[in-house]
Amino acid sequence: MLEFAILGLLQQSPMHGYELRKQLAEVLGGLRSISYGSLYPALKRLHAAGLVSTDEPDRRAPLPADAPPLTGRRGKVVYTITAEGKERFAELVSQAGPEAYDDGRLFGVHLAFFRHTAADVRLRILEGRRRTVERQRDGLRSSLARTRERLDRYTLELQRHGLDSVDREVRWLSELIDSERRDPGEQTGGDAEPPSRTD
Amino acid sequence: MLEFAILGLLQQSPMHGYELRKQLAEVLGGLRSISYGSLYPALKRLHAAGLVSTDEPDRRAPLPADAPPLTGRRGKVVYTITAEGKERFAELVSQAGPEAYDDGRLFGVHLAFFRHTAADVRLRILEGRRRTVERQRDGLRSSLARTRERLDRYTLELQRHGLDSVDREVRWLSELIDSERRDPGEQTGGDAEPPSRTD
DNA sequence: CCCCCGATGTATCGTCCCGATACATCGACC
DNA sequence: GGTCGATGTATCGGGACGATACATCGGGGG
Repeated sequence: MLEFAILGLLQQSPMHGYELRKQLAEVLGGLRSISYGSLYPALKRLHAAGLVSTDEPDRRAPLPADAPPLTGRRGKVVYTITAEGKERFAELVSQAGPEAYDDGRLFGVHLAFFRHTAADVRLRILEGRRRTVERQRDGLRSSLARTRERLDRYTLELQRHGLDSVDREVRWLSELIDSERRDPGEQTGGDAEPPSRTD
Repeated sequence: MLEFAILGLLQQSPMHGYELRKQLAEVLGGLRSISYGSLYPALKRLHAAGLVSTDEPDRRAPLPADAPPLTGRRGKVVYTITAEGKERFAELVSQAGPEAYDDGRLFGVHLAFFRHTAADVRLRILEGRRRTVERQRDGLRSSLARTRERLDRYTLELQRHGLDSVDREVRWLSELIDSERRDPGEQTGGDAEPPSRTD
């Protein structure tokens, strides 16, 4: 999941880990902001797999105890997506199976990069997600109906709020699907639109 | 977190791992249903810490070849909370610091066992949670305002939906808080009250 | 002028949790 | 008599997290 998101961001422009993290937090919805403990290992995996390349100025030379000051140490590492990485991203972006929508986080990443996704795949992912969430909702609903009597006020409220949330998600997805069906053509998988990356 | 939830459930009655899991899924809100890969290690930790005791009928005895039928093989393990475990649970239940509300899952567990929690602690946890979520909401809001122009329709929708969710959570919490303030006395931290589970 | 502080930045460690999987028993239905 | 689904215990590898350490840099105050 993290790999997917990282590749998607690097698709737009090379970045440091630090900025990657900020962008990730922004794109992924503010919540679930990704920690360094996940980020750097993920970058390491991607690098080992040859999907990103690193541009490291000076690779933290040993330095016994001689030169004390030595400004500019601790090389900032810039990560760039490779051709292989772009291939892999294209693969991931066209995944329309359960792995694309069963996990909410992964679905979020897919959605965040929908502009790189073909229209029919978009539709299938949205519908798959809706089915998944609908099942969740139904399960929750019947569980709530079954146990309504036995639960205390707080547990009940928790469940009610949870049910309300999934219910709203279903409606939200339905709106997205409708709008997608109404107007399928906009900004398909063309991507690669580098001109105005001014920020 | 899992430890907390397990202790809470075992407080009511001893249970197998299997049933523990089902109850957990039910109480925790249907979503986030806890896997065996978490459950059994957690039980092992609890057992090692002396917070639960196991009642294993026949610990998979060698059994030469004598008694063939021997119903109940593959010892079903019944877990029972110990006195120490109850102490620990009481401790956890009275935690009103950031650890009780910064993590949504942990907050959910706290809420699920609010009937074992003193009224003032309940209020403090609810208010803490609200502040946390409000901060999240404000961050999301300003981030959205800042980047509204640069984002595509899908990312925008994702953020809008996310913002809507946290916003609703804040309102939900506010209602709980109001109701708690209006009527603080019901079912305080007395717990251990098997007769009138009428709530 | 210097020092400290907060933002930027890289990296690891231990721990928790998850999905997948294997194994085992039981009752029920066909 | 056979298989299927529910009940049940358990482990494995891996992903993600929080905490933490370390390092650089700009700017503002003593």
